[in-house]
Amino acid sequence: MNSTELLNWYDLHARELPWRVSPAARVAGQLPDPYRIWLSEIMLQQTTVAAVKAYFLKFTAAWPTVVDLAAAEDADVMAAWAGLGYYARARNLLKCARVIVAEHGGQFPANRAALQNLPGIGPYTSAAIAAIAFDHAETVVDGNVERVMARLFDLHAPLPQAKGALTSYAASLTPPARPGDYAQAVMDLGATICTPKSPRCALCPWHDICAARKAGTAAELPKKLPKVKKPTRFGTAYVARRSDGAVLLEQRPERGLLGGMLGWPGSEWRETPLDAIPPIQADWVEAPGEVRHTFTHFHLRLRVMVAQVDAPQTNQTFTAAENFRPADLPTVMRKIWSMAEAET
DNA sequence: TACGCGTGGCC
DNA sequence: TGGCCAAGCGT
Repeated sequence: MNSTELLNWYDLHARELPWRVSPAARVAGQLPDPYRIWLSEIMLQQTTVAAVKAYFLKFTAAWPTVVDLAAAEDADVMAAWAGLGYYARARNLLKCARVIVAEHGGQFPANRAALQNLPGIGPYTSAAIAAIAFDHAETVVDGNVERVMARLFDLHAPLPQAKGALTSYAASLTPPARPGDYAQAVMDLGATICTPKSPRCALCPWHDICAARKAGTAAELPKKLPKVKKPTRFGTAYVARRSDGAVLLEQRPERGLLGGMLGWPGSEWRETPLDAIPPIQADWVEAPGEVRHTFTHFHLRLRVMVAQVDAPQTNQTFTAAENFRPADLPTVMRKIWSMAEAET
């Protein structure tokens, strides 16, 4: 049984994580709170454990149950998520919590199909919740599992086309006993031993059965299609401040980049710079330097314009100083604020 | 199906 | 500095 070797390794080497029930406690019959597993899995989508930990603790302290979260103000949840990225996750998190309360009596459904109908829960997350929170024998396939399977079976077909084959391999190994621990074990293995670069094969519980290790190809798998080069876009951001500390912020549209988050007014971000139009008339001063930021699919360079605005600006809504926390902004907007602060 | 969607650490 | 990578999902 190949899964047994991995579970034995996991019993000794499982990482302690705020949302995890230890393998010893699980074997004794304890299962984790589905709400905490769901929350952690949403946060962990394309995001490292190191980045998630503090956010997970903040969220569970503020909203200990899904009922609490469902009752939260949208703006409070978006502010708490600020800095973690992929903000559609936060919008879907709230939608999902409210569906759980309105349509499922505040309880997460225990089967994968029902889970996958919920906002923000796709093939990976539905399997992860079913396996980890309910001990269903579902096959969890994330980036770690893809890498481990590609190496275990020495599969050289490139991702993403190879995903189907890798999923079949993973399913063939999923055991009927302790499927939740098994799912977490494969992911822990990928995160700590079977790493993307310099895999530590000597420490691997699957050392003896791994085809890529035998072939000497582990480090070059999985193959991936070459990525397209990121273009650079340019733009201008405006930071207007009143002497009472109020600032001119706006909420971005619900959809698209940084959707639903707070941000500074400014130009669109284009590969060919546009003439920027200030949000209000003022003596704008350009801060020295530029803000640089990289999103998933483009680099961004921003000019930052700063103005002190104390004449009445009747049709603009300023955010009062006591309601303005830079930590509530997405990272690129925090960078703009930092540059504006240094200027004044 | 392919693309849009954040951020921080590492090398 | 810049590319790669991380417990993917929605459209």
